[in-house]
Order: sequence, then C-alpha cells, then structure tokens
Amino acid sequence: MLNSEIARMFEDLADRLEISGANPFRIRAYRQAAKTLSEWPESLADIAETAREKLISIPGVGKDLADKIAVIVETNAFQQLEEMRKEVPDGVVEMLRIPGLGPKKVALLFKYLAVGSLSDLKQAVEAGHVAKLKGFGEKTAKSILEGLANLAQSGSRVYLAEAKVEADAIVEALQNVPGVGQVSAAGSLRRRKETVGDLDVLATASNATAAMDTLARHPLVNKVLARGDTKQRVRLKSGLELDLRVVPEESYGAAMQYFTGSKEHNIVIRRRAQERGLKINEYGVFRDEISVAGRTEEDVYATVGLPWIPPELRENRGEIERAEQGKLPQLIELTDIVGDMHMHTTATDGTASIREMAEAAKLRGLQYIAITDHSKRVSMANGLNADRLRQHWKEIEKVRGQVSGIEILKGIECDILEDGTMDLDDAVLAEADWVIAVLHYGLRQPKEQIDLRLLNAVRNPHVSIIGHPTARIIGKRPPVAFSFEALLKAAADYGIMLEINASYMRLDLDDIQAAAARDRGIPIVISTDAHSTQGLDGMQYGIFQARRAGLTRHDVANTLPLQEFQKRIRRA
DNA sequence: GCCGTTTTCGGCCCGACTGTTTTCAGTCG
Repeated sequence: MLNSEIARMFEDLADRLEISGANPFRIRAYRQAAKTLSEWPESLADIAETAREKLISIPGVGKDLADKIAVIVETNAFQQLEEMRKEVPDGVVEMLRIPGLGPKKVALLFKYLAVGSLSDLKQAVEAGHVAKLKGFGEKTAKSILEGLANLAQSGSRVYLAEAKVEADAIVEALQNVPGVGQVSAAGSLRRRKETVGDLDVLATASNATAAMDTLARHPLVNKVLARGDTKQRVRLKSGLELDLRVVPEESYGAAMQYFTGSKEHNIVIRRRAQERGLKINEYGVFRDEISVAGRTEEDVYATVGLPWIPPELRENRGEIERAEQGKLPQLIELTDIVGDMHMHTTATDGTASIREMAEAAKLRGLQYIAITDHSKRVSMANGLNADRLRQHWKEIEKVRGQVSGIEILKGIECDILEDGTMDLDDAVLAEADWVIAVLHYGLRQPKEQIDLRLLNAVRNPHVSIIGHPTARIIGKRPPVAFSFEALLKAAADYGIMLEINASYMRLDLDDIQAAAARDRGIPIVISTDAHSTQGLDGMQYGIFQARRAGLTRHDVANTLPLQEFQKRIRRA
C-alpha cells in the first residue's frame, strides 16, 4: 500500500464528511493528515508493520488516525470510508469538481433535488429546478452548465506527475520478473505531456504469461479488463487504464516508436517510409515483407533518413524538418539546473524552515536558491507584510552563515493586486534580491485589466520575473484572459524574465508559450514553487515542459552560475 | 480529529468575491 493511497482515502473521506456537514475541524484534520502522509518520505505500510507507535509521531496524526492507518495497512480497507460511501455516493462527490459548487451546495442538490451524479445535475439544471433552489439562481445554474461542459471536455486525464508515479512502479515491478527483458512506458507519458489519458507499457519477454500475471497481481491494479497473448489491459485503482504489450526483442524499437506517438508525428514518419519503398508498423520496418529494422528506435529513424528524435518533441511541430537538417536542439536536462528561484517556508504556507529548504536544495546539487514566500494579500497562506518580510530576510541572512556551499537569495512572491498595484511598497521590494510578481486573485477580470496588471508589474523596476504568468491550474482553471503577445513584448523591452513554474498542476508557461518566449530572447527560469523539501523534486516536471518547448540549457537562466545569473536580473 | 510551558478542554488561518439576498452564506485560495 502506497502512502498516496492512504492519503487519497483520507482525502476522500474528508470530501464526504464535508458534504454530510460534519465538524469542519475534523474534516481539516483528515485533509491535513492526507497532505502530510502523501509527502511522507518513509513507507507508512512499513512503519505500521514494524514500529506502529511511530505513526503517532507524524505531525497531524494522533492516536485515532494512527490506528486507522494501521488497520488500513493490515486489512487493505477503510471501514469508515465504506460506510460514508453509502451516505454520500461517488456521484455526489464528483459534483465538487465543478467550480462554484462546494460541499454545502452539493448537499442541497442531493437533499432537495435528489441529484446524485453529474448527469442528474445536467438534467436538473436544464429542467430549471436548480435555479429555483434556495441559495441558487440563474447565474449559478449557468455557471454549473459551463463547469459540466468543461469537465466533459477535459475528460478523465490525470496529471503527468500522478501517472508517472504509477507507471514507474509498474515498470519496476515488471523489470524484476524473470524472463522479462526491456520494459518502458510509451505513449503520452513518455512524451511528457501535461496530462495523460492512459498508460502504455512495453516489455520484451520470453515468457509473456509471467509478466501479465505480475501485472494482474500488482497492488496498484484494480481489475484486469482484457488479456490476450501479447496484450493485457487493466484498470488501476486510481481509475487510469493501462495497456501492457509484450513484444519480441527484434520489434522493441519499432513498438516503442509506434506506441510513443504522437499520431501526427507517426503519420509523417510512415509517409517518409512509403516514399522510400518501406513500411513501418509496430513490429518493424519492412521492405517487401523483409524486416530491415526494429530492434531500436535509432534503427527505425535511420531507415527514413533521420536521427533519433527525443520523445518530448514528437508532436509534428517542425521537429522532423529540424531533424532532417541536423538542427535538433540539445534539450536541457535536469542536471543542467543549478538554482531554484521559487520556494516557500513555514513563514507562509511552506512546511519546512529556511535552513531545511537550503539543506535539501544543497543535497539536490543546487548552487543557489531564492526563498520567495507569499506577500500579505495571500492571507490564507499567512502572507508577509513589510515588517514580517524584513524580519524573514534577517532570518535568511542568519541561515546563510549556518549552511555553507549554497547561496540563499532574499526573495518574495509578491501579488499583483486587482487594481494593478503591487501588494508591497517599492521601498520594500527594492531591498529584495529577487522579486516574483504573480496573479493570485481577480483572475476572472476582463482582458484589459489583466493586461494592465501584468504590464504594470513588468514596468515596476523592482520586479525580476513574472511567476506562473497565466495563473492556470491544468484541468481546473483556465488561463487568465490576457494578451500573451503584449506580455512578451513588454518582457523583452524591459528585460524581465518569465517563469516556467514546475508545479505539475501549473506548468505555466506551457511548452508553446515557453518556445515563444525563447524566440524573443527572454530569459526563462524554471522553478519548483516548492512548499516542502520534497517539493524540490518537482523540478523534473518543469524540465519536461522545457524539453517539450525545445529549450536548451542556454535558454534557461538558472543553469548559470549565480554571478552570471545575477547579471541577467534587471536592475532598478 | 489534533494539539498542548495557556495541557485533557477548547481552540483550530481568514480575507475577498460572487451571487444571492435585503444582510449574508458559500466558495475560493
């Protein structure tokens, strides 16, 4: 049992308790515990089995939750959740995914209109029942319909980070099966798309049965949906579906190429093959039914006159032409990154101290970091006013003397307020080494106002960078309405940087926007926005996005040594 | 449900916005 599974159960219970109107503080306790557990470095299952009493020392876990964790690990079930499931069915919980619908409104819909699913909800809105319900109205009804449409469109895709954890676990399990050779995930996961619809795993094996049996028994697997000689489809407990394909050694490269996609990329590749009198399919490259390649992807690409193309670029967005001209970029790698310029501490909504973050960053090989806690407008995160910020910076200076081998910059993530002013005065911002300007509130303002806010921030001489510029949350909140073109122009004119926020729910800028910024010569900084020491590991998702954008290390400023980096920071 | 040099009860993060109301509940972050 994974920590994340236990966390998900607590989170699920919290949702249902909230709809049923339970004590809000009890609900918060479950959510707090879920968050802590999902980030906990040791396996809870191991702790529960070997040193059960240690569970209670986890912050936010008391006697009650420690017992529950132990029973969950032991029995693989959570009695209380199963009982709540009867009271508040899955379809009701699902309605929480609609923006504007919280637990109270969902409870009203369930209680008075017997709305128990998204399809019930759609019918109830269309029949005009919802708008008449007390506390609802025409506007709410309309926004529910929009939310439903949005949800249907984004479908059931999951974040890359979540899918990757599951895929990695299954790939590893398969690699340990005797008789199994190479194993790898393919598909959109291998292309590092922001979200993944399902998982494709390829394996070479002398014994497909053993591989399939292992998959069927894997703890992450809920149900085997189909099984044949070479292909098995399963549904994971998370809801993701996974295809395992067992292929012969001599077809592995061809199968990887075929199942990695994208479809658009492969169409062009197969057309090139046709022009050369060849046929490419998942088993190999064939001339007159005779196999001429297939063992490796390099061999397959070579038959159509191309070098191997990194999976992140395989979207038919010009990569094939560039490959043909020998102009494929040397894509940035995680090890190129030497600084992390966006992270939080316990001063606001982070879970680790300045010192802990610095030491964790050093452990990850970084040469410098910026501590960038929230400004006061973000009250829910205990944002800093001028006094507290200055005090916080004094703390940073103290830690500088305590942790050697890493530079710590005095930063701030400062809100751009709804009226276009900064949340902190210029006098304070002027004292910072590094100022990230961001939008957190008023995200539904009209385009003109958002443009004004971003432009004001770019023009502010103390602002170093715009963080998560579009403020989107993938699959949950659309980007703000704004002119990206105007932002690019202003950033280039004023010498300001733009962020790729590596948080897997943001990945903001996205790949296409980051490529556009690169084309304007705007320095890009990839930052984790970490709220814990573990959060620093999120850098990889920013790197994936940068690679999809075709960025090299020369396009990304935090690959530079600190002195060089600081020369790139616009000075007031 | 957690927590505790204010410790076994009584707190627990809160300000702004939206759409609904006619003074505010619900949602969001």
